[in-house]
Amino acid sequence: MERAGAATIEEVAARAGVSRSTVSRVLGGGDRVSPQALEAVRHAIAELNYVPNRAARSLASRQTHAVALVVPEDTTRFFGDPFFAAIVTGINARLSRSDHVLNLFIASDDPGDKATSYLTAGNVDGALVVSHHTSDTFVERINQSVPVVFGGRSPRGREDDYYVDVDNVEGGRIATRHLVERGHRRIATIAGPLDMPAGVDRLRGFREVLADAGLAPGPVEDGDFTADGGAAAMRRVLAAGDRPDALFVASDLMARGAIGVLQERGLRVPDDVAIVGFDDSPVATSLPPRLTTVRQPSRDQGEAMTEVLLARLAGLDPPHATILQTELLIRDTA
Amino acid sequence: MERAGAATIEEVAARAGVSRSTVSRVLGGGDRVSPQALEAVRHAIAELNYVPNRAARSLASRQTHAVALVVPEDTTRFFGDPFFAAIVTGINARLSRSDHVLNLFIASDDPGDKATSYLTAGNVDGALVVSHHTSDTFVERINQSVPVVFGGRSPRGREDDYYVDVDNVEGGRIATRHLVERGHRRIATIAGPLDMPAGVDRLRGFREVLADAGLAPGPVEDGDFTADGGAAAMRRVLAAGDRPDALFVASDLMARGAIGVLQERGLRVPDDVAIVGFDDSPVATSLPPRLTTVRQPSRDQGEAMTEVLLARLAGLDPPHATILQTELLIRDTA
DNA sequence: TTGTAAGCGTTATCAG
DNA sequence: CTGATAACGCTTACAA
Repeated sequence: MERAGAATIEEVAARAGVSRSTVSRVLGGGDRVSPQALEAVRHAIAELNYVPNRAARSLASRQTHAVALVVPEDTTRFFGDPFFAAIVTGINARLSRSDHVLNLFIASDDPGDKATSYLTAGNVDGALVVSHHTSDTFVERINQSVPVVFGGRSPRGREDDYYVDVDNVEGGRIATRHLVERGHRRIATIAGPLDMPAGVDRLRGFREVLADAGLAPGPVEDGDFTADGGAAAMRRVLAAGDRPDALFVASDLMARGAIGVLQERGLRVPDDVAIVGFDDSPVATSLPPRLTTVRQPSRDQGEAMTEVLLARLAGLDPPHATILQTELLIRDTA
Repeated sequence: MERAGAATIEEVAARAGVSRSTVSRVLGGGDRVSPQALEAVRHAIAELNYVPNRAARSLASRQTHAVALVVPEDTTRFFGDPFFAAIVTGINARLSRSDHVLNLFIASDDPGDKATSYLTAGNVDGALVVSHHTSDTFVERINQSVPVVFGGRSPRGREDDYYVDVDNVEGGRIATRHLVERGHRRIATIAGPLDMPAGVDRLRGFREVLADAGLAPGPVEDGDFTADGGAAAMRRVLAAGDRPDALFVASDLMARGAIGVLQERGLRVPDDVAIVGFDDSPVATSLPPRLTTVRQPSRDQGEAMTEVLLARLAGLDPPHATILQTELLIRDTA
């Protein structure tokens, strides 16, 4: 039955005994259509198994009903970090209640800027951007041509940008405060990339609490949010001498890498070195020791970003900034 | 400069002093166009920063220049298994050399069959399907409405299907043979899902080698290709009594889960129980012990699948079956 | 080699 | 509430 050449609106109209326009109205929400017509059209649509042609619709309405998710990372990191899985899940959840579809752009996979021109050429109604670095200039170009919502405070802190972020500064604070309250005094940190707002903000929270407590911060090394990066940073911290008795590590993946190094050196966690991670991603609990960590609601973040974008597309005026709260989860490592 | 309303072909034509058709021809490859016209058009395109409107193009040409990747799994597994990362990387690599874009459908996220109707409605030129289970009936519907290429031998083994697979039977054989040659005699296996060709085939290779060696297979438990599933299967194997001295585990992720259980029980790998995994995914080497495993070229598989699909779309006649070879990588666990 | 003109399937405008 | 009719931007015979 389902032929390759699907039914057209014309056929539906004929079948229902109405005009194209009426069918189109039904498609658009069924407003301003008589009950009988509506019924007839719905019936015809069902019988013919009709699905509107997206290209035609988009050409006429000047809307694509597609939104892009732009990730300025390489595929390895995109798939390697559960953070993205959570974000995508949230986006999908909200999108499945709309009639928009998702186009995925793992930007670094695309040397020729194909993604950028695709987006600026109006092939999507809007874009969601996560994990952006200050050095990602193409993001700015995208931001100028289609509505975008950032996951994370916008790179340059522009007033008119839209973003959904978690309270990273406070997250850094509660992690560090926990360590201080446990009596640790030589507290180091493995920070996120300092060209990313999340990296900067978590570090800031860390520093604030230490300053308030009158403690000098231990070594500060930055990783790249990967397990390997965390391991390397841990080695540098250890090499700096005067071993810390606790660490705030700005992501669970990095914390895993760091713990691996500690264990190699025969150091016990948390007895010799306590660790607080960040994310509460699956790796926090997938193997022992279970990470004490700061939970950030990434799935909600994805959903909220999509909500804001959809609102903008609908012509509404959502808040420019949405901040989600974090929470300390005390488990085995601190 | 880059206004929201981008330049149209009409404007390019005017600028270049030619007709729409000529511009269109240049877009289509520049054949049958005089050198001067070609030059003029290219110039105009560059000046105007023109990018063709995809909706219009697709409406007129009845091609979408989009291909779908359909994954009948949930987001968690999609992001949790590095296999998919490799597949997507391969697909992207091939696609970036074409003018097609990728639409991602993580099918189980979409309860209302939105994905299926999207695809059957002709919104993509073709589809790539990986990780399909025999129970996934919607795959059949998709297969009937657009050209598809399967990653993995097609579910029902239909002659006219197109697929790119690795030689899973042989993979199972070389893994098991290695164990036999090392002198192990009580060899069990944690198989993949038996409703998936990859699961079935690897198990078959395992059984063949054992039969040839005159050995009785130890317990056969199936996991679901996840670390947790592997752990659960390992517990069942152990509970079955008569502890095996070696295991062939049909995926690295499951092997990790299994090793975790073994370690909990104070069993040493490979001394007490040897393990051969399958995939050579990043988790094989990300932490000790480094897995002895069967490497499957997943990135190449993604690339080859795309190649075949693109060939079909171009009207060529690529081979129905493409088989990629596997290879044993001997490391720490067997 | 080039231009003309007829669609492609929808939506949007505007009378009725 | 409904139906013509004109776009939307591009490809593609067909003619020149």
